[in-house]
Amino acid sequence: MKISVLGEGMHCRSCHDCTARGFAICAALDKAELRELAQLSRHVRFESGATVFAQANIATSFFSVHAGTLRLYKLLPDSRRQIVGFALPGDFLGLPGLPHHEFSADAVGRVTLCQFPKESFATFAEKRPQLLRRMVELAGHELARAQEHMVLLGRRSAEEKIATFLISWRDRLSGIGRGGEILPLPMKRLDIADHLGLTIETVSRTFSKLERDGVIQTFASGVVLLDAPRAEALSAGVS
Amino acid sequence: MKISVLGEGMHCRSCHDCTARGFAICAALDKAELRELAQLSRHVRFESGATVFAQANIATSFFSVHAGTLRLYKLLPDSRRQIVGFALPGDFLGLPGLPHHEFSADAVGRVTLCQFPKESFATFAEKRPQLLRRMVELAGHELARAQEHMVLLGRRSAEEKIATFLISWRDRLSGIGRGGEILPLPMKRLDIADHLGLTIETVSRTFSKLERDGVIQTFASGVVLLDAPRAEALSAGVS
DNA sequence: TCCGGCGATTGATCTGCATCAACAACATCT
DNA sequence: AGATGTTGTTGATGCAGATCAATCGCCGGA
Repeated sequence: MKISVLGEGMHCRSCHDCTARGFAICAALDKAELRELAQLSRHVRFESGATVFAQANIATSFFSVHAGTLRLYKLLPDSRRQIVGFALPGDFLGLPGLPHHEFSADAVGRVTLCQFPKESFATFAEKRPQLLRRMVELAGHELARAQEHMVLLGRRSAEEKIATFLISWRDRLSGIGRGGEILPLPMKRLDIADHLGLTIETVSRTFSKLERDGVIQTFASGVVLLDAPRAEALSAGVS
Repeated sequence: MKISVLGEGMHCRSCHDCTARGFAICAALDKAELRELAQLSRHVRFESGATVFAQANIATSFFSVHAGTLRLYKLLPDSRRQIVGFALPGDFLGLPGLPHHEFSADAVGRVTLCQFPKESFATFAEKRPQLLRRMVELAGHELARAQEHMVLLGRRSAEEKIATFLISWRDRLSGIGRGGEILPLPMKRLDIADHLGLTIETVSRTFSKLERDGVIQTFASGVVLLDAPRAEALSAGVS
């Protein structure tokens, strides 16, 4: 894997017509505040596979995803990997109150982010209950997702895991206005495996099975849910 | 299982000498605020096994754990269960921004809680950045724990799961001043199994193995870590 | 056009944990 | 003391998914 970190800075033209605004923390701010926050931030871009930050490093910035997908993962010393989630436009990366990064993040395909220096962001947020409330809210959603994922990892079969992943990925995308007939899967099989607590082989076999059963149709860049109700039933844990 | 819900109210004598203060959200408040918050809250008690709230019900209150242990869990329709965590004194239950409870909570042994009506707590918090920051912080810690648990569920062996559970339980207890030679385990084997994504039999066998290997010694009410370094190594994922 | 590498798929076999089953250790009630 | 329920332990067996291994399709570079 190439680890070409090239976070090249360029000033945010305007947060005004930002496509991720509305989902992001920025939604909690008025125009004046938005302009002030833009002063603190800079836009950065990462190419496919590049590492944005690494687990256990000291966190000096927060990020808000502008475009693209990131994989967030933790490694064990023997290199077993668990992908704890994928970040999409609007997601906030970084936890106030924890000095180190709790996980590593790298780009799945090209990614652009808003970067905020931790210090100045904290001072900015300190006096703005609206923003803080929004952050509590986002953290809450994140936590709920994490708990749902624990159920998946601890108590579901391979087939249920894949079905659940597809359904929740579809729902997340449509939540940010990216719904569509074909469900894009920018991440590789290995990423899916490490997200669901499986191996690549099992992921592949399960995709094949779902395709044989007429639940999905696979393409190079994603899948189509031919039988969404069936997938939803598997995801719900029925049958 | 008996579901005897008897949350009997009684007014909080004083938050001043509360044993959970210092860990809880209350730590962010000064004396005057503390008194004001106490006005909103009431103390409630639940007997062993009682349900404090149930998944998918509308959340009308927040809680702060005062004493005892709770199990927080999600159920699948076919009654598979995943315990997403155990709550201890100082833990905050409830997520602003989500109308329903995301999981069920019931008492492991006798439990006492501070209960806050959601509405009035929200109004109280709205103007207090300190409190909001504390909540972001708590949510962040919770999220970090959840992510660590995903690694456990997705990528660790039964033996590593048990060792990791014991170590992190020990650390949580000592974090709230409950450290000691003997590590109390108020929850049952089935709870541990449903927390770690295992069956009771595997939990029992693994405890037996760790005891045979001289890593732990089991008692009715808990375990002693005879060889903590060995347990920590298993937990770290080495060996 | 051929070659090499990467990702995905498929097959054969192995194994860690689940499942099924019996029993032991206690506590509570009659 | 005996009956009954609850929790935990241990053994025998089965299976879902891991592991090992081969092959295929595709893309980019020589």
